Amino acid sequence: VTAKVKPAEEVIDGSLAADPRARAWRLLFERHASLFARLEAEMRAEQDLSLTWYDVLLHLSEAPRNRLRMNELAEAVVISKSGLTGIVDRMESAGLVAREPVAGDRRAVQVSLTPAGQERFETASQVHRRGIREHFSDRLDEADGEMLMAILKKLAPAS
Amino acid sequence: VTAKVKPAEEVIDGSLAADPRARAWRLLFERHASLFARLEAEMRAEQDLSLTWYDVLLHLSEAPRNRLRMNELAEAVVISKSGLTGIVDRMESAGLVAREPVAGDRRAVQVSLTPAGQERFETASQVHRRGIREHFSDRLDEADGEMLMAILKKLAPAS
DNA sequence: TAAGATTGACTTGTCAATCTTT
DNA sequence: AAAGATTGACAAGTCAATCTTA
Repeated sequence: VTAKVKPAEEVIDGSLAADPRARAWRLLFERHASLFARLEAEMRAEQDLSLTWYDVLLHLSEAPRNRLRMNELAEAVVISKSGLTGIVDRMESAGLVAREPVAGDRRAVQVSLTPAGQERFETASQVHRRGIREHFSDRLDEADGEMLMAILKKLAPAS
Repeated sequence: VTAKVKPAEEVIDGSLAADPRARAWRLLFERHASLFARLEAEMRAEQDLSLTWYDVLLHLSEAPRNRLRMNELAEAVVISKSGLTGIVDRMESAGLVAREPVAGDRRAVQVSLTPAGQERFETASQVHRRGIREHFSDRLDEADGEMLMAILKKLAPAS
């Protein structure tokens, strides 16, 4: 598993840094990138997991019998089906998940959380929550949180 | 050049969706992902450029003689040097940039914007600005912009 | 024919090792 | 030795094509 830290920055504006609302956009990007990089770095350092792997564990741990079909899992994690095939390959090698046949349908494959995966997720989730608290929640007061939510909601992808 | 749309979503919380400030964090991620995906999709559809390629063009177009060394460019775009090598390879094939030797130092390579790259950037930058206006700026009023900036500033990566 | 999943070709990114020039 | 860049081996993502089962 690799280690990575990738701020997005620049990509954002286009030297239109003059307009105040455009600057807000840029700031949004920078903060997001820095937060994401930090959470990912911590997760890797302490649990040797990428956030994608963590997300897979998260969704499996919330699923009915800790099992999901490739299809469902791909949708939950928001990744292409073929991309997921590779991820699951490696996570299976790492002993975190297992592939199993599905009773009624011989086309389908179920991915299940192994005990090791279960356990790894539990500690990982504490790392993640702590990260969010430290780098985000703790820096905002109640009012900030409310305002931020309200503003972000206006940016709904609806269009 | 490929087409891609990748919301990050989920990855963010960890079923801690209860806490209001944690939800703000999640929303920040979702909005960022959706905005980024949209800008990238539009740039690809209308100019056949990824935002990374756009960013390369942007930095070259702002550089002194429209030239930067690989080193400097890699830093500006926030990408690894070796990653940039590949990007420049493909952008060179596409005729957008060119590699040139550097006068004083035979180790170094300069990347320059070709006329085609110049031209492509100019239209691309209009696409980009329009996207930011449409999907972001236009949805917020002055006060929102100010508030958002103020809140985001509290999340400074300083630590 | 459709659905479920995998494979193959490709872009993009990382790091460690390498090569050339200072 | 150190700096500038490239190379090679991987991980992660995309899409289009393929294979098997329904």
